[in-house]
Amino acid sequence: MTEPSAMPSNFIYDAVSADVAAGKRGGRIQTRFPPEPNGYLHIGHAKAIVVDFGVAADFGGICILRLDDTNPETEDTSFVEGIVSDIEWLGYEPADVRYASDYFEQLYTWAEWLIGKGLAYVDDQDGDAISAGRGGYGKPGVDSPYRDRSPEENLALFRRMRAGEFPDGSRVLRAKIDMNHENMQLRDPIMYRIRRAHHHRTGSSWPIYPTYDWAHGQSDAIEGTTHSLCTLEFESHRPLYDWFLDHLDVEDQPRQYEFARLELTHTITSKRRLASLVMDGVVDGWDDPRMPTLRGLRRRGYPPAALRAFCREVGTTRTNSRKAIEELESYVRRDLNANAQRRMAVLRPLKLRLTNWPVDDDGAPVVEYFDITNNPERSDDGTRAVPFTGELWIEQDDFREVPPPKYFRLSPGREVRLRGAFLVTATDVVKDADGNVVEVLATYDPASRGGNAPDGRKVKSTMHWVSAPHAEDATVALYDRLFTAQAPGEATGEPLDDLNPNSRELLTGCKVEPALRDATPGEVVQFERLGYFAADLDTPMLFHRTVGLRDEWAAIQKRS
RNA sequence: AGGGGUAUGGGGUAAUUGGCAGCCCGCCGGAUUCUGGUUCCGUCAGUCUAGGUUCGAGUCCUAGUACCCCUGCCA
Repeated sequence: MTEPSAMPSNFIYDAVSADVAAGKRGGRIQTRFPPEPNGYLHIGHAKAIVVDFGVAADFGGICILRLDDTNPETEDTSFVEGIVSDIEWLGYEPADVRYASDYFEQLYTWAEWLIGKGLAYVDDQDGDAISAGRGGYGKPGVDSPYRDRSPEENLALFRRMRAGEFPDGSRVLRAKIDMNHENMQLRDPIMYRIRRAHHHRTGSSWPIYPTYDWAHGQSDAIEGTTHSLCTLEFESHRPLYDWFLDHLDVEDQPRQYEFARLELTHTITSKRRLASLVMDGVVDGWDDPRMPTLRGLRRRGYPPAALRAFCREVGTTRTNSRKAIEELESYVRRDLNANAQRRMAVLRPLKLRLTNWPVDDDGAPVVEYFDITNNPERSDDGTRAVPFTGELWIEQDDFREVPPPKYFRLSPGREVRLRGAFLVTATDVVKDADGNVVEVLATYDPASRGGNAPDGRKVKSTMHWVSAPHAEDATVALYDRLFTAQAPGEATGEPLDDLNPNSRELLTGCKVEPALRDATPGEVVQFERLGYFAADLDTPMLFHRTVGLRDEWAAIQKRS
């Protein structure tokens, strides 16, 4: 699928362009994507990835993947591996993979230096006291009783913190800025906390860990980041970001720019909530096709190019907004319509018997093979031979004994086309004891081989079918936007009981054409007239519905 | 309460920096079609409010309104 080639127009591109035009740093551009390895990437991260990598690529720069692993308790190498592979799947290759933990030593050295300059101090207060001392919005904070310790005392204490001489949580290192600052972020923010936790990379070598604020900007600077792009909630941290860099005398400081997160209707993008869905067993795992995680979407069969195009189209603004999930699906359909091969499958089978179908010399029904186009959008995609006999499966929805208005499909006396094969006319039905139609009887027009009548008469419907003796049984998973909340706007709410309880319907006994037996895991095909389905990665003959087709008949039904 | 942000059709996003409000999705209508898909054509519909400056305001000024973010030893 083609992606927009025009350079996006927004404040970030303006800023970068201006820097390039001014010859700043010789025009060198570098960005970074800095996830914390405490979960898997989701659709919201896709936007950040597209922005970070996209800006770098558009200006001939590079983008680094940095794992912001400063909080060991929740982090793990399995998440690191997942993040790396998800980024690759999305179609991006980091210029380098770094970790904030690579910089722990440098960060520590810088912290000592700030202490020496009287710009940081060790605070012995507990969390509650620190919080209370910070004051409130419109209310000044109060200085910590330990705020005026000498640099020498602070240095000694800080070294003992590092040496592991104090219990967890007993002391912190704080930047000495301004306890009356109107921006709470500047009221002596915490730089280090004591935490004897096992870190997935540094093990137990550090009893103290830097906070996000202390680690982030400095990591950017160490890596040579020129433009540090992040989401809007970090806006109030920018003055602090700059304060640290200013006081460390870093040359060519990186600059932080914030843009709005991607929010989607019906979609949960809170990592905490997604994690609880996994923990509570609501879904099968992080890669459950109902999850808005990148691995969930991959399993569901969303093409990465569609995700990229969608994110580009969303753009980067500073306006909080919620995008309709339908628009994402429209990008998915656009990609798949152009690229996915077509196959025939019957989800809810109904027997169709052709009463005038011939038998061979041995009395067995004749089998014919029709070459059917794999993708009408792509002539280079060839055809496949599909077996046809007088005993077929059709969709229950495709037959009505009493057709409603505007119903174009099969009903007694009406002629329709079986795609690529023959025109058939329903003649009668067979019912069970309860009066349900269990079989439709029809005649075919032998002169309409290939699907067209020699006399040129038209039919209003072309239906899909599967030859009953040749059909394979399959299971199909239908999703009702399930990884999601039921109503727009509820996705970020706290309770989990607004989740759609019927988010997945498993249909067994579906009939699919023989060619599907060889479906490649992960491959997405269009089930003719039904939608796009991805072959499951692990279970043969299980298909996940990626997205449906636009269904005019459904719309007509809804209206009437 | 204090500080920082953001407001453009139903949703999202542009507007050469004061000069014809454009694009994508959607809706509705029509054409084509061996998928009620796709494609094509057309229609509907917008500058948060109230003032002001100006020949001219989405853009500048004043005053409001609404929403988002900030008082983790999370990121």
